[in-house]
Amino acid sequence: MDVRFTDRELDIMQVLWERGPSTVAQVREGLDDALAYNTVLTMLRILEEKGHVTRDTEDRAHTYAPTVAREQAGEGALRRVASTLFRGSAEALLVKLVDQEEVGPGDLRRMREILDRRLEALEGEEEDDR
Amino acid sequence: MDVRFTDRELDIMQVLWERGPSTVAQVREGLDDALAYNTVLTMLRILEEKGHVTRDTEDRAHTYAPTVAREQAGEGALRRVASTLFRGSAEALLVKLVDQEEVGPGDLRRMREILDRRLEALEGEEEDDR
DNA sequence: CATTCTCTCCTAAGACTTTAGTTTTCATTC
DNA sequence: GAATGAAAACTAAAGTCTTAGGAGAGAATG
Repeated sequence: MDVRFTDRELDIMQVLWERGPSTVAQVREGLDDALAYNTVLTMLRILEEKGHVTRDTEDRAHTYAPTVAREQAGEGALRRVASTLFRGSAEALLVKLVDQEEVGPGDLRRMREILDRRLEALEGEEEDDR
Repeated sequence: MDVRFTDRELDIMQVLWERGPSTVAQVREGLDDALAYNTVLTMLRILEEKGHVTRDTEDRAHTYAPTVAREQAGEGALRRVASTLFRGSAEALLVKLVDQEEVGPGDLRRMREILDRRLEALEGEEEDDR
């Protein structure tokens, strides 16, 4: 259930998530690192073996597509990081998150909205319980 | 600069972060998995080699202590997850974070406070720039 | 028919993890 | 002080996973 990728696998998945179903050559183009055709092929074969991509053998150049959405992968990774490195504390994690340079005032305001909406949703649930 | 641990290394570091400087036997006790004494020893040696722990050889049973704070490790891991699985979007990450079961209303309110404080701090900076 | 592209099969180096076997260290007992 | 035994440390190796890519077969194209 808990999906997990190695570094290189993630590079490959990244391309598939961005570009959608692709052939080996297309994935290869989309990669930042210049890997041999065979290397990309091998990685895709492994990913297929693990069930993280499917292969369409219809055309001569087979087409690979992700079976896992980026969201699911992100969820798993986030959960792992949260529990192992932040003692399960969402707050501690948030502190680090907003510490990052790249997060500006606009981001923070949007994030606050997310929290507000989530709070409303939760309070709604509480009502239902009564 | 960017600290990174393997799964097992993380297990070991976890114990050191929780309990502080420890001997091999103490680390072993603190682990969830029952590993051989030698296994723990080897892992600690590797961690020392990589510079993630130091060793005090004063006493007969050497004492190992982390050189990296959990915070630093968390920072690196979070940055990696954010950039690879959330396209660098702190908001997208936050959405997943608050989706987790474990995050309740109290957590959300505290998180909102964190954002508010951070926003104030940033606005202060902007004033300074003028 | 030679070239090119793709696939399947195979090898291999390096990292990670685990443990068995051996040596060292030190406190205790004779 | 020598012998004993327990605990700790070191060495060496085996098994697995990750990553990279070569060799060769078969189809498509000029």
